Amino acid sequence: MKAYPDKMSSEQARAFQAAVLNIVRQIPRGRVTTYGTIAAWAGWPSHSRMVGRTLRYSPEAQSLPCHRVVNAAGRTAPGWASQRTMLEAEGVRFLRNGHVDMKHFLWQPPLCI
DNA sequence: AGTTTGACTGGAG
DNA sequence: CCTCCAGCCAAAC
Repeated sequence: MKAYPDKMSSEQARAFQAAVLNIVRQIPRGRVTTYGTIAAWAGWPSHSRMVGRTLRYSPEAQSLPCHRVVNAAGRTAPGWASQRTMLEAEGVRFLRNGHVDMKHFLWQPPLCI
């Protein structure tokens, strides 16, 4: 019995990345979710940074609505100015501090599939 | 094999 | 509200 998760094998990493992409695919238009939420749903709660890497570097991510992923504070990705424009175009509103209004637009995947 | 690098996070100041 | 920091962890050096 393992008290805590082992480090990811390369096979687990592939599965994780596939899971991340599938979750991103399900984010509804006009809503956002966070890196940490996606990591947890993919089964590796401490791997939020890997979610970011997957979306940034995985070729498949390009055809997904990855602009709907923001950090836990509602901040958009560094160096991706058009992310905010794309979100606003589908109705997501931002607060005066430049963060997404998470209270109204955060989406959480369903508990049971 | 050791170090650095992030599309991260939560907490402290 | 902001910046800084420690902890995080696979990947790239």
